Order: sequence, then C-alpha cells, then structure tokens
Amino acid sequence: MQRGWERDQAQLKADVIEQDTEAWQSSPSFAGLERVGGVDLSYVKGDDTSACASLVVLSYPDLEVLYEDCCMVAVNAPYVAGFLAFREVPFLVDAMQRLEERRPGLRPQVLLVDGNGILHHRGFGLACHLGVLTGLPCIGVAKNLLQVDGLSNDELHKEQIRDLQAGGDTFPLSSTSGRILGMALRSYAKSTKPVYISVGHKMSLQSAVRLVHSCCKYRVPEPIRQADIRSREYIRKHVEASSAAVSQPERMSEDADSEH
DNA sequence: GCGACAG
DNA sequence: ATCTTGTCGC
Repeated sequence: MQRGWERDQAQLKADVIEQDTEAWQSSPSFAGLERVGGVDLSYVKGDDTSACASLVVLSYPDLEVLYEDCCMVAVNAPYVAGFLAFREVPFLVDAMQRLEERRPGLRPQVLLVDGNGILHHRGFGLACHLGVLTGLPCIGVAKNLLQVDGLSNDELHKEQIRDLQAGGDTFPLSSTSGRILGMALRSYAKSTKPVYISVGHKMSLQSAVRLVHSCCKYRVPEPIRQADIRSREYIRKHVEASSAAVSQPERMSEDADSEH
C-alpha cells in the first residue's frame, strides 16, 4: 500500500511550483492579498476514525474570520509518518469544494497547512499535496521538526534555536546535500519554540516565511490556530451531544406510539 | 535494545 | 493527534 502512495507522491510532485505566482516577493505588504485560509483536522479521543475537518478563511491583514466550515468525517487511512496527506487531504479537498460552491468569492489566495511541504522524506508533504490538488498556493507550517535528510533535533539545532532572539528571526534548514528545505521561524516574541516553514506550492520560501510571520498573533499562525480551535470545539460539542443521546434515549416516535 | 515518529 | 490543572512568570 505504501508503495502505491510513494508512486502517487512521485507523480504529483512533478507539478509542485516552488516560486511565487503572485508579485509578493517584491511587495513588503503583500499588496492585493485579502484572504488567507487555514486548514486542520482534530481527532476524537479514543476513536481512530472520527475527526473534524475544518477550513477557515481570514481577512488579510486584519485576520478576522470571514468563513468557517467544520465537518465530521470518517478517516480511513492510518497515520503513517511521511504519508500524512493520504489520511487528511481528501477531507480538505472536500472542504475547498464546498467553499467553491457556497462562497466562491471567499476563496483564499493562500492556504496555511499544518504539516510540511517539501521538507519531507520524498520532498512532497501535505502542503504540497494539497496545493497540487487544489491549485492554490500553500505553505507548510509544522510545529515539530521532521528529522529527515540530515536534519535532526540535536545539540547544534537546539543551539540555533537559542540564537533566535527576536520574533521574526530565522535559520535555514539544509539537507545533507546543501539544499534549503525550510526555515525555522521564531514566530512570536514570547515563544522559545520555533515553527518550521516549508514551501508547499506556488510560493517561495522567503515569501512563505514573511507571510506566516505576518499572520502570527501567537506561536501558531492565526489561520491554522483558528481552524484548530474551531475543529476542537466542534468535536467537543459533537461528543457532548452523542453522549447525551445515549443517556437520554430518543422518545418513541408518534407512529410507534399510535401503532397500538 | 534504542531512537524516531509532520498530524 | 490525545491524555490534562494548576502554576510560575512577565
């Protein structure tokens, strides 16, 4: 099964674009950018198939929520490091399709994805996968370093993290061969732990880092943070409602009552 | 046996 | 991802 997944990744990888398709590289304030999207999945504890997929769209640069979509889904693929996309991407594509049908005018111009882009075992993480399938510019934002291609969370790495003094400070993440796969970013002045940015699709690493930083009120950029908060809350209510249905069974229907 | 392991 | 309250500090 994983061999098939690797084949799919290799095929889709050919379509990844690592450069800006908008004039953002040369625009300090991202002129023309008005909507940034964020996606996330939250899982129901103790249930390996129930999850909530959420997509939010925020205004830019104000970061106000313009659109929200939370949807309970039945996850079928297991979580395997390196193949996260095969577990989560179908529901995110569905969410994008619903947005396209309901509010095409709110289509985000960029999507922030929790997970990696080209910083990946085979150079094709969730952010690339979703980018190619939707055609949207995507940025990978991981909360933990994926230790691949010579990257490791060793003493040197921790030392580099300690050197990130101010919010906005970064250091490059280079592969053994010297290619820059991503950037560690101190996204929030008060947070010691960086986030790991990598190119997903249709955007350069430089623009990606700058944009993510400009979306941060806290450590996790607001679009992803809002998607996360909302999907967790949606699950909380979902679990609450289903447990109430068990302890308080539905009353017999009228048909059943009058049947006698 | 030990360490890794995006979410 | 999730298990989990308070708590120390700015």
